[in-house]
Amino acid sequence: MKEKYYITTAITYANAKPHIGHAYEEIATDVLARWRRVTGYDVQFATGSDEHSSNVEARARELNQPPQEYCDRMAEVFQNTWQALNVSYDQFIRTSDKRHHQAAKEIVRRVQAAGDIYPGHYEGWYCNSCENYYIETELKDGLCPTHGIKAVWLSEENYFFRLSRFARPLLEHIAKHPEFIQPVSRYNEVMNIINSGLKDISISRASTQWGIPFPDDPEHIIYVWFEALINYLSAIGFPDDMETFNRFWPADIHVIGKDISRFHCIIWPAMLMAAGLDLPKQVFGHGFIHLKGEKISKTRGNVLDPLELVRAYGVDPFRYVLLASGNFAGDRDFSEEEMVERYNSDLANDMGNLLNRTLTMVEKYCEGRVPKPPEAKDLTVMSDLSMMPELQWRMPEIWEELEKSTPQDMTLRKTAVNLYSMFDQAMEKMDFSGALAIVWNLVKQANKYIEESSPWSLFKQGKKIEGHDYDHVNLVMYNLLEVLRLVALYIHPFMPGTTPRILAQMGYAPEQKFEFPEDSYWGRLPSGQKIAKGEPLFPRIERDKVLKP
RNA sequence: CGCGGGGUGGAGCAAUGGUAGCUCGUUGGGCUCAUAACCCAAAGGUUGCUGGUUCAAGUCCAGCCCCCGCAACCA
Repeated sequence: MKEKYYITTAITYANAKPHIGHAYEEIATDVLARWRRVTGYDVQFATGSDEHSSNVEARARELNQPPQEYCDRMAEVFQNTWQALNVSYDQFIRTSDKRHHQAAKEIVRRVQAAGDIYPGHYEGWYCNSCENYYIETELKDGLCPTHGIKAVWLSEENYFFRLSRFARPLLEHIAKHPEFIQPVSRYNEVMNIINSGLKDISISRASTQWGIPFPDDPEHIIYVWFEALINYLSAIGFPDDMETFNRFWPADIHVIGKDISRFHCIIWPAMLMAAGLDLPKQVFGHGFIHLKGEKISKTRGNVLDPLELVRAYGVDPFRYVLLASGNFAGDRDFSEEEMVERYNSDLANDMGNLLNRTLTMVEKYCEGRVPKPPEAKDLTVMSDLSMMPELQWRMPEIWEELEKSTPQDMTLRKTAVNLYSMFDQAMEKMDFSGALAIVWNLVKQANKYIEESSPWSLFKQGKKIEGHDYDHVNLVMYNLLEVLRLVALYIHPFMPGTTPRILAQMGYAPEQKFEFPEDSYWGRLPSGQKIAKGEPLFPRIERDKVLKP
């Protein structure tokens, strides 16, 4: 049986349509999910929408719609957006789903039964516009700092979650599992918060109706955060389908934005402990996207619609550029200029052009078929050495011989053969730009290799490999095609639509399936296959056309 | 005020205390298989400031300056 892998994004808040920041998280998580799938895991990838809370209710009221109807529409917008971005989620969980209601109530009951919920009351300065409490020092002359209206002293009867009790168990758990909170900067942050003391938190609201009723007290609804986190359980069947649930829980990773790490690294694990469930193995709080140094902000109005970028540049280029620079742990800057630059330099010039020029040469020098590599017999032997791919290049004597006469060919092969472990390591560290850089290093090397071996003159001279009756140009072309095949495979998690396009031009059937690591071994490209050169993968974008009026 | 993240060649980013690298851009040259693409070379940095520790500091310590985020809609 395959090993399971359960991965989630944060569910999207239904008060506005998704912007590029949401897309960033969805795409990054999708890349991880896809990589796990091709490397043989049984993956569940869950995402969804967070639909309760007074903000959502207020937004619906503004639009003169019942909250449920409004949320139905938003959930559709989210799903359409993720599909347009080619996000391969398995579950889309809505917090207004019946199954989620059941899960949330069940968790509250369990935590209650454990004695970690008690009735109490909450009071403080309350702004009717933000529907939020403030502490005295936050107010400016008794006025709400955001709305400038008078705050009122309000007192509410609420249920409280005994969060304070969990400081010690949390610290113990983190000590035992230091990888629980990633990256380190988030870890430090969370440790600071825990060490400075945890207070019990109010987990019910009586002021609104839009939410999940508190078990046995329908006057109250469950506070959104407390309830929303439970989506990670309801998405995989809790509490109805415990078989599926038990297969996939605990989550292997929650991918979230750095701003909500305290909820995921403190409240959430405490809730799970209280309810007697295992904790997720890891929470990764990624950095934010800034647009030309500025924070994305609805009030600033600089939100970039991911769908517009997809329309202008294509899904795969968008996905690529989003993850090809910066680092996922820290913040990263993005601009449409960067989009165009990286599209042109990496996709059009480096990779697209490599495919194009290679296929042209195969047509001219090899009659449009994948040439036979020298001593195909030995190549088969090499595939059997697949258990140690990093040793492949050393084994057969033929290659040692070749190395003497054609050192460039061997250098290229070595790079290609070492790809898998390096790529996998980068993915393990959530280093997307690093993983792509590793692949692009091979692409660049292949372009250089063409220059150094100049197949056009090998062909004109009919040059043979030293000591063999074998046209050197065929070796060069085979190596290039093999590099392209590997590149196509490795970029699949990032650019799932591009892989089949490359393979098709190389003569594969459209439905060609592959898996790692087997298909990443050198020499899997069958010779004799007729190539089918097509249109350039990524035609260059002319700068002038881009800069909008 | 508090907490957190940063300040590295024109731009965006890297560097277990040990010759400061990468991508893009710029300049010059080369090639002709290719999407005016590709390859080579060069220019461009006293790593925010000031002290300190060390044989050795972008990296550690102290102080200061500046930018950004959280706290307060937004991954």
